[in-house]
Amino acid sequence: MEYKSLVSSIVEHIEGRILNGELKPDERIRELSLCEELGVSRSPVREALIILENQGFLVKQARKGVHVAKTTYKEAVDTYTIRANLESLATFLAVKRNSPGLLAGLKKLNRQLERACKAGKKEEYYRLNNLFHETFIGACNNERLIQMLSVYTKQTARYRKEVLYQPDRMEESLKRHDFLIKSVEEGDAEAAEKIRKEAILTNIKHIRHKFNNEEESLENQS
Amino acid sequence: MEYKSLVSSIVEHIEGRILNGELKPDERIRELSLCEELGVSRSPVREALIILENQGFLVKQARKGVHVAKTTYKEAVDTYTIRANLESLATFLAVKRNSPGLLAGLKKLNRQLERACKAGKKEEYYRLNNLFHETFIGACNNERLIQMLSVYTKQTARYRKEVLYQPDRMEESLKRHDFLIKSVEEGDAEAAEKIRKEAILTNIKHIRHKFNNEEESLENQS
DNA sequence: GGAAGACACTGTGTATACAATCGACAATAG
DNA sequence: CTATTGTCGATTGTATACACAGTGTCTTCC
Repeated sequence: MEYKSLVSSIVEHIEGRILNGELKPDERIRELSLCEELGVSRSPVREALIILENQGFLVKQARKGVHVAKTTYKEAVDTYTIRANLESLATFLAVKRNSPGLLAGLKKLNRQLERACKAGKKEEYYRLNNLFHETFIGACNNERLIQMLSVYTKQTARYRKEVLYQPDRMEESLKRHDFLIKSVEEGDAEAAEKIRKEAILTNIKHIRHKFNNEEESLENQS
Repeated sequence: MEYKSLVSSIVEHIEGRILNGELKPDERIRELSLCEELGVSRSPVREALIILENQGFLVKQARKGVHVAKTTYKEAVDTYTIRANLESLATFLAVKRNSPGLLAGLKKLNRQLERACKAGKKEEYYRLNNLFHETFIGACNNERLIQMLSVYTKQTARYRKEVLYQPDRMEESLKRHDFLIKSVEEGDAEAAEKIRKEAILTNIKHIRHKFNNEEESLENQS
């Protein structure tokens, strides 16, 4: 029987509220308010807040309180840059390793994705697409990397709300999946790494218009 | 006047004891023992332990306690693999950015490193070498990346104790520094990225003999 | 003599209480 | 009228107290 700690429940709860926009960037979070809402005491709440700070969702200032991390264009670029490199690394390792069943699993998911695309089911496509890349990442055999990516995928999710997964973008995405699968078949880890990195970095351009009010002349990123 | 929280002091204290070997891999840590030793209560200790768990120094099991993270060969490879990619990314970004003063600072440090190398001062070389790479990383203009690297540099430091910085290795290191500086002068970010990545991955080979008792047939890493 | 169950002890999970600090507002002095 | 300082309220930082799970040992029964 697995023990589900109160702290991790609180972490997931707050994470969810940040991702679904209920808690807005830079919004202040008061410990006591959270305690009342959740019906728990301050200890687990504080511990959850520390975890979320370490993951980059929150910012704590001593004696001043906790705020939801701001979402500036620079933060988006920085976060996507890191994720792009970590995830392309995971992709590289996964292809190199080529664990049994990986290829079959990816192909099956891709067939489901094709159906979702044709039917125009955006929600479904979004869900399956995540699963596709999770499967890929999970095959890299580097637990730390998997752990970091689960955090960074959520981090970038803050930015891509309602931006991606328009019909045309789904087709682009499918094409890349085909290339990725081909790379696995051919054992071409470098190719897969490159495809994945570029796919993620492309997203930066797509979310750029959300930050029109900020200056946009940040330097190039890898 | 800046407020230095008790929690961060405790974090640094434990981190230090892990890095200097006083706390050994897999050793159990009892909260109450720590509280007595440090003369503080459980609240800040627990919060510090959570932070150290997130950073990968400790492993917590619900209702079972806290242990220092094990140092297996696989963990070493995994950790170095991640660090190599993150740090080469930071190097790439730093060269691309080429902030004013970077080149001069690196050159100055390298001259000091040459002196330390000639004099055979390993401790001094170690210290300056860290400073050299910190300077490089600090110039990448990606706060999250800098933050992650400070953690991962410490993580890998657990493995390289007394292994690196023999005289011959210092000279190899210096050669690479020259190449890096040349890359900055020429603005060749790709070259710098590659040099740095290979330098870090080379370290894996050097620590390998510490894990002779484990099987060594792990797959290739990037 | 060995195995199983109960009980006690150790240590973590959670809750509450106390202390220190920050920000805001008001009162007083210039 | 403005600026500075002091006091009060609110919120976080730290300490302590209580509850419960897990482990080990001792006893008892087979």
